[in-house]
Amino acid sequence: MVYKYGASRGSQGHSAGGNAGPPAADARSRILESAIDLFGEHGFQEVSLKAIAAHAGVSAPLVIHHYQSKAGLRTACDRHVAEEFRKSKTESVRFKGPMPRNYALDAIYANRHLLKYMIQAFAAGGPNMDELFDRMIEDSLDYLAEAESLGLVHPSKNPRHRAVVIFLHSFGALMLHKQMEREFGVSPLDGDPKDLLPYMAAVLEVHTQPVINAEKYRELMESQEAFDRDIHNDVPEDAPGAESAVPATPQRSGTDR
Amino acid sequence: MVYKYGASRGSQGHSAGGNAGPPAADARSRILESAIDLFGEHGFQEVSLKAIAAHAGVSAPLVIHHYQSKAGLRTACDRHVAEEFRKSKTESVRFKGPMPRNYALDAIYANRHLLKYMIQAFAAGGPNMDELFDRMIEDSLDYLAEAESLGLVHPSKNPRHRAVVIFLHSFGALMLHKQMEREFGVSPLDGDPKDLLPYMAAVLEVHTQPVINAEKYRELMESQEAFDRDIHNDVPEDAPGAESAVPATPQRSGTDR
DNA sequence: TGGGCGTCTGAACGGTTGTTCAGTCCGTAC
DNA sequence: GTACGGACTGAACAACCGTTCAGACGCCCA
Repeated sequence: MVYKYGASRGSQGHSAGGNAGPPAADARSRILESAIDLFGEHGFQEVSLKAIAAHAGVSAPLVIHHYQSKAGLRTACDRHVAEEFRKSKTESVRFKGPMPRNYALDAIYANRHLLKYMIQAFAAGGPNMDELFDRMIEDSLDYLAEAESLGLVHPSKNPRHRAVVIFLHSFGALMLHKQMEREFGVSPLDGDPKDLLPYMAAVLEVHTQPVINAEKYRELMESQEAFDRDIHNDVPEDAPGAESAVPATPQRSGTDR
Repeated sequence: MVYKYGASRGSQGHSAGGNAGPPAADARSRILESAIDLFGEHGFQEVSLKAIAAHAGVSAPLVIHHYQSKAGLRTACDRHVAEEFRKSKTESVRFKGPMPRNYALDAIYANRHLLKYMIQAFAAGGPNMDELFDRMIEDSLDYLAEAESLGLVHPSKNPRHRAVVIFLHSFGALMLHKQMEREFGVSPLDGDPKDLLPYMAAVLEVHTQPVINAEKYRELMESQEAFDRDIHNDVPEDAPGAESAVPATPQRSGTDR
């Protein structure tokens, strides 16, 4: 189902002042915030310029007047979201003293409209958000390094790889927030952050105690190496680039699709 | 950018037989596979019926003739993907003896067109894939239980919660495969599975050795509880449901968006 | 031989999309 | 007072969308 018209603000005229909700700022920035909200909620293709204009209480050609095209509006959204993210980052850095509990959860909740937009943007791809993604990786690397200096986080053989993996895991789980809501009864992007504690407890367990027994895993790998050797013992040599010895699901295995 | 016309198979006529690629099956199933491929590659809204028809070498009305509507085609795709997933699952179960190394990686690669479709389907939401998601959770729970019985995986306080978290993390990271490709140089859904070993090594480290020092974490939580008490020591009682004491980014904090 | 039926097509339809156009309103500078 | 320029609008535009329609083709059964 395609999203058509949002709940218009009703301020259909030009200078309708004291309205509920956001302080009815400049029309240009109202358009931008409406676009971020609707894009984040429904995706880029699903939301029409007319829906954005109606949500901002203006006409569709005005959107073009200010942002030249729908693609221009989207890159403006990208830039604005990146800028907002940068601001909230520096605010959290300025926060001295012991962090309150669940600071991260509350920060997620307070910026959930930005996160929803990022989720849509990362899902849709496009090079506009790559720089933001890199910065987020760098930030989480910084956080992990600081936590490591406090002894809260263990050292890693490859800190950057670990930071990337943890970030991909965390943000990726956020992209599945609808399924997360079905499994845990609460979405990290709606609902009360307090209700997320069961989920956080499960994440904490995965991060505080190992899931895989490293010793057993190493034994298993060694026995499988021997198994692979046994399989290949009548073949003189592996042709380089040949497919692996695994008889994975055979259908479609040779096509280029 | 909207995807318009795929690389048509060239079999523009009706009975063009021996073509490269898939064995030019029934037109009806050719439409279904084209739809799964294109939907998975570009998303639902981005792909038009005409593009699917061109990719399958048929006309657009024939798609309607077989599947009634675009929505009908999508639910048919959902069902087909779920069925294919079920089949490949039972195949992997029938696989006896020691698993070859990187079995999971090769299985991902062999079924990457299905995975790409699932990613788009989960990102777009909709209730059609919920059942499949639940089954995947159940499957991973089974795998983890079996690995636990082998001593390969440590026990958990809440095995189901842990299985959900691990699955959300793994599949969520897959949804960010474009960013993953930028960070690790290889995508799990294209390219050679062998090149994924650096990524797998990082994941393995996160799963074999704890990231967070549980003892330090507990100390931190206790000190923060004391901190929270100090903050509230002049307030007689917390109003139930009131916002937390965290001064998270102030802008927009009161609105309903 | 003929009639029905499923497959499949080109042409066309109504609707929505992003965008353009001509023009109105309004605050500001001269 | 008037010319100007930006904000903003309704009407209109071409393009594309999913879908419908009428008909052509080939195959099976009588």
